[in-house]
Amino acid sequence: MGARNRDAAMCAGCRRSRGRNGGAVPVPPRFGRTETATGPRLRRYLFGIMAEDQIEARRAKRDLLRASGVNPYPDRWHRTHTSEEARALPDETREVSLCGRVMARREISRKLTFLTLQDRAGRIQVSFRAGSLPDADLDLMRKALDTGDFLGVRGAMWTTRTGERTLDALEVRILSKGLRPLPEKWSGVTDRETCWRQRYLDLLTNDETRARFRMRTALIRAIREHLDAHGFEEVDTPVLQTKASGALARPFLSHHNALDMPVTLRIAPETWLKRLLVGGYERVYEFARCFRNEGMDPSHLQDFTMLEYYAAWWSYEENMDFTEALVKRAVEKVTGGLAVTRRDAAGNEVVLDFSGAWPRRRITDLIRERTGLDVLRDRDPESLRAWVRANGLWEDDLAKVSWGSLVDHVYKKTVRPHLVQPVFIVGHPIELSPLARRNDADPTITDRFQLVVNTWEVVNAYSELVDPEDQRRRFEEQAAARAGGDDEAMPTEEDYLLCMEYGMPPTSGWGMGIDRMVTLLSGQDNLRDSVLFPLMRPE
RNA sequence: GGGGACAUAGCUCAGCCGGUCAGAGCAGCUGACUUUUAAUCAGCGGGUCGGGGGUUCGACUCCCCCUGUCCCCA
Repeated sequence: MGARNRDAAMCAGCRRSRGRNGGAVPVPPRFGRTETATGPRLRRYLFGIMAEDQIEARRAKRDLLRASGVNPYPDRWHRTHTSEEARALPDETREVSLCGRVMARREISRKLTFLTLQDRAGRIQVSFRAGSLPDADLDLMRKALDTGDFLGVRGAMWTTRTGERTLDALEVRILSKGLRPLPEKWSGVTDRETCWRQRYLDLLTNDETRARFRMRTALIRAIREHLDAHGFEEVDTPVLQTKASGALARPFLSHHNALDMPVTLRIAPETWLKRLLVGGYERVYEFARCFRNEGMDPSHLQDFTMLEYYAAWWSYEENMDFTEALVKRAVEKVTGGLAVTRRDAAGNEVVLDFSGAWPRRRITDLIRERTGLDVLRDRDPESLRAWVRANGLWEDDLAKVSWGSLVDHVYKKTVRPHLVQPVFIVGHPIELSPLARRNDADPTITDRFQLVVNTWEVVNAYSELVDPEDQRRRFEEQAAARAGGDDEAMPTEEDYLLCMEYGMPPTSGWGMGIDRMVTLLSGQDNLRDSVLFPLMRPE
């Protein structure tokens, strides 16, 4: 965070000028939204440009290096081993060359110093000893090396009498001089806001954070491998589009200057991937960055990663079987088992058990069990509105809300908060699923499933609607809802309808919130802990 | 949009019933020490307590507004 030490952070010449303009100081626009700044932003800005004793000390050390003929920012270092590989080498192994960041320094005397060096594989101890390292280097390191600096070391392995595998330096080189002190070595960065705004500090000092993001990478890799092994092809489709479709959500709006037309950021890759099925792809997937201009809370980000895949010839039921295998395999691969322990909002320990066959429950049955309400018996939106109003589940104006949205709302309010263990939700009313195939036996519901874990919707999938005329009618219904004020309803996409009219194979499509999955599997409760750089308001 | 909470040194945190309360550890600086590993020991610097306003003889502490963040609700 910024310097609390404002006066000390300013040069003497600036010190007297503070106080004019109510203490606000002009700040270049890139540091914020306005022309002047106060509070944390001011401190951070000043800290960024002004001398501060810790930074000043490091600059002096950098200058000392240069004065000694040493470039504090050399172009390369030849590494022979990582910390992990070096530790496995027998004592007396020579010509071991490592590099990494100095995380801790223990200067026992002028003739002996121990360092903790961190690289991508972990940490290893390095010793500077009189007799091994030339006296001039020993002295220069004592005067110019700080924690936080990148260091290259070449030497031989040995083991201290406390049993610590250590690289004894014969040659040492500062590879990059840091100017700011690292966060406290024991606790690291703990402030949540700092972890998000300055993720590099979080990664640098918190092992758990590094492990979490590596798990994210491993999860994506495991899923990709499983899909590739089953004949899926990975593609990329547009993020900029002229109509946001494929989901019920508000898009971000932008403007295309060259074409002078409004564009939106995609809310889902769905209709693009389905166009590919018309084009002959049979199994296709995309890890798709999507953007939804909606409320932000621990389980919703505006900018998120969704995996979607489409498989021709599959029904949603076959897809459920595939999903169960895919998720189990991925969970096992990244966690080593099928049980994930986490804490709920009340702090209680919850074990998510992915083993065994996951139940498949109709959404309408679950609503009835929870509330006694049979939403299928009475399709009149007015009576459902009355029930919702009577039960205090909605405070805003209900008049514009469609029957489908009401059912969805009732489910989210009364049922989903109780769904902790993995469960497939099926039998969604057709009004909720404008792109899903109508069920053959019951035309009021769709061939759709969702996977819910720990009250979070993780997967949403269905047998795709491939009948172009049915699709047109659904779009028309959505357009009517839109005209009635439901701004999440989908706009009609003529181009997509045209594509469908050429013929689309029977298909089951599927989408997973990758950020949510990572959050669940890592035992976190906020999606921003699973995204490297979550969007934050500028300070 | 409504409610609750947080913001003190570069980092991690104490303190506040308003009156030597500007504190500790780490980090930094100086010195000692050739097997430490949160090294140790001795000493020294560093903060107008997020910003602004108010109440008061006196505000880090109480009140209001603002900024940023979190949580809950809609």
